[in-house]
Amino acid sequence: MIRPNGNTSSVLRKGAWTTEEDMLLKNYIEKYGEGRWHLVPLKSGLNRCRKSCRLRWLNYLRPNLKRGDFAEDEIDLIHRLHKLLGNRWALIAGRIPGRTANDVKNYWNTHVRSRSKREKELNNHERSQQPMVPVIRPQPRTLSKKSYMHAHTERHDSGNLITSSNDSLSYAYNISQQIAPSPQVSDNKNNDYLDELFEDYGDLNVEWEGLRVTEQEDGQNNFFKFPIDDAIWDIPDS
DNA sequence: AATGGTGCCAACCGCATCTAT
DNA sequence: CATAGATGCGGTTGGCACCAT
Repeated sequence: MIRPNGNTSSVLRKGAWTTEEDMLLKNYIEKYGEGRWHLVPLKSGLNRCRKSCRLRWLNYLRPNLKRGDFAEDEIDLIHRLHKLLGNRWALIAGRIPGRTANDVKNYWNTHVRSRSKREKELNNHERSQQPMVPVIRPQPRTLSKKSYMHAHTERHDSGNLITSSNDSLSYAYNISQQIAPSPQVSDNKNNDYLDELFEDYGDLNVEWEGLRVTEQEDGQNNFFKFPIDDAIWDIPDS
């Protein structure tokens, strides 16, 4: 079989990249730019699939990538964004210059997830002694682009976005749900949205479990607790 | 020195979504 | 509108390095 790059090997290479392969990929990107990954194996001389090429570039070869341990402020940001966004690694990484989604995900899985698992086990007995508190989770819901814009506009026009506990809850839910239902196109839009969000409110800290929303404005922490009946997500449909 | 356990991270895989036709 | 191909994402795995026994 003749490969697109002229290589007669019938199997695409897998596994660790060599420095020669890195050079080929770098040269290709310098010449043709990022994107159109399906053309990379064709034009670069690499015997790799397009996905492998893309990943290698994004996670390792791309300029201005940071290596090494995460700084304290980066860790803090990861924790806050994870509370807000969940496992949306690409979105979280987008807020941390020089870090990739893979970096953030690896950090979370090795440092945070394993630690919280241990802590959970340790606290199991303690928690079992406490009274049960109903936990409400947002129901999965797909929002149309129209509803996204509507909710966005309405809240900005009001000039006073968080006026009641119920508002806070739906506000936080809106944020969570409106983050990129379609990752490819919507992420830019939602990144803009997040930009505005952080500019407007600085620090926003959301914890779903137990229905707590903590706002930190002017150094004041407001703490809300919601009765179960108030947990109605009021998002306009269209 | 040999072996086993663990953590870390680069890379792969499957799937969802977008885009072009 | 339907479909195929391209792209990007999150979950998972494989392999290496390091440490303890």
